[in-house]
Amino acid sequence: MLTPARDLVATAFADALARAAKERGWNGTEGADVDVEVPKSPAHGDYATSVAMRLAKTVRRPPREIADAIAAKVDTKPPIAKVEVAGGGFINVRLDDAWLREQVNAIIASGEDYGRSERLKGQKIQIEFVSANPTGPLTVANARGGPLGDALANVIAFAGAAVQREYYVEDSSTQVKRFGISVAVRYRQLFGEEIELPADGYQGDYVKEIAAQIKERHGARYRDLGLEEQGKAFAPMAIDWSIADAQRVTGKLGIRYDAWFKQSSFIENGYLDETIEVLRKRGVIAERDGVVFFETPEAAALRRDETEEGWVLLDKADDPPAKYLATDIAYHRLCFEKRGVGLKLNVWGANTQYHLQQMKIAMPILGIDPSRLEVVLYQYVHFIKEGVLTRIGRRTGQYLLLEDVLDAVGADVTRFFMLQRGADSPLEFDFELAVQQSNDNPVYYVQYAHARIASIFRTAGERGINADGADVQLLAAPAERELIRLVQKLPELLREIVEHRGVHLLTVYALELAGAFHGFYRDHRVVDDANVPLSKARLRLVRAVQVALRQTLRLIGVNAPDSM
RNA sequence: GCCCCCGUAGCUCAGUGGAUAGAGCGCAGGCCUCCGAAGCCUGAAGCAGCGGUUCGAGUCCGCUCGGGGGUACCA
Repeated sequence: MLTPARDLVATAFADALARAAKERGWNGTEGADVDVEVPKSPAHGDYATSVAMRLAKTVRRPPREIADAIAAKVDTKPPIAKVEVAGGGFINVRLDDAWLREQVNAIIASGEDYGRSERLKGQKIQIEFVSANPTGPLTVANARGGPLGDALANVIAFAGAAVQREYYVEDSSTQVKRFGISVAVRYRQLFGEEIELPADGYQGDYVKEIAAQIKERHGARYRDLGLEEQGKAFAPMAIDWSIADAQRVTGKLGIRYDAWFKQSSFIENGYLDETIEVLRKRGVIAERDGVVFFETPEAAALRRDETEEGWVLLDKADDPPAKYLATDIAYHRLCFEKRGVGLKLNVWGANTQYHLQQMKIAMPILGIDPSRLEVVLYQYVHFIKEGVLTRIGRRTGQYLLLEDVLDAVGADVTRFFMLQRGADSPLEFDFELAVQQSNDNPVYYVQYAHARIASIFRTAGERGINADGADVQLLAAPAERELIRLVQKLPELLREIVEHRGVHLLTVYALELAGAFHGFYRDHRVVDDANVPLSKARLRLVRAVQVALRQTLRLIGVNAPDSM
């Protein structure tokens, strides 16, 4: 496994600081945060630290003096070529060119493992994403969680964690009851009965489809039941239909879940009731008029006004008793206590932020460290189709199906588009742009770079040039150095994503790397019969770019085509 | 009212508390006898406002204004 250059530099700085501190008798520098950043301006070298400025107060010396003292102690041997103090006390480092070029060979040698680490080794992390209500087909409203969760899972797994991809199926909710009733109404209509959907029913045509399937399979078998009974009978079939749809569509997106976990499973085996009992013992339950409330000072603090009574855990008046908040508390408890999940990372839509607060309050009461629950909240996607915003829920019957989008633009484009923005930012998905196979489409821009590299190797093969015995030290051009630095950045980026969950940075990086490559390509001939040694070296460089590009695309789940 | 997210170029958005804030689209102009022009190069243009913390703030804190979401029997 390659040690990222940044880590090597960080170690060098830390050592230098320790030696300088010892020599000068500085106190309080032991646990100092030796930050290493990449300066914006190339004039400031490859890496820099501002540790001298941070330490000025503790050490009670001017930053420049501290910086000079540390800089003098940094070993200027590969990978470090030059150390310089600049500005108000920055220590800048320039990497050794020969060492840097040699990295090209190291990167190619790590191949498929380039960027892999063991940072999260030994951790079991569950990533729950999409988890749409099983009351109909997946729509674009559910779409963002898929690429986000899957790419995050890829990156975290690549950092050594045991990852479990989880789809939580809430098959016992009030919505499911309404869904069953809606199917029953459509079923009755198929027999010519004059009956209208209830106001809270599901309007979508798929409900008719499900009813028709039931009629086809079971004929009039359910005709004589009452509407409620029919609803109960049809709900499981309707849920199966929804799960099958979700499996097919997420499959089209290239996502494979490890578990499709049903809410009903822990209701049936008594775990839910047991959890409620635990809450009761903890003294956070109050019961009034058949309604069971969850009451803690933290919950009370979030009340809207005095008239509100509290969070409803369950309501015995409903049939079956509706479980509401209780099911989710039990579900999370189950993951931590019974399923061995160390960290549960939920990728949820922005509308669940209140729900998140509830879980954060509930977990400690069950003796679970709330930091084991983390949520990536993503803002909504504004779907622009023919200039019109489409973001309408399923119940109304007007919606844009995720599958239709996938069929129209493909999984690659869908995934890339969904990952182009930070989860905190709303995302605009321009349908017309996504369909375009043109230079306006950033996915093709990146894929084109990869295809171009493949084409270079084809050309080289035709002319009988390969990279055997290449001398990478011939890669002396500034654009070549820049490319190597960019390729080298990937492992550092992956670490950042593991720490901050900003998985969208991979698309940003892919575009940056592709752009640098395109620029290099224009000005530097790779396959050149007149200069075979240089051609060999450049084939190596281009191969390293390909490794990084392919790796990046693989992690976000986008194909890296050899031609297009 | 309260809670969460956002406000950066004409538009859509990047930007782990560091030095001169970036990209794409759009606009203006240029580049294929030469490895893929789905490409490249040049140009104009920006941190909503006011305070605070800090050696240093687009980034952290507070308030104001503006936009999105939620507000607990949907989960």
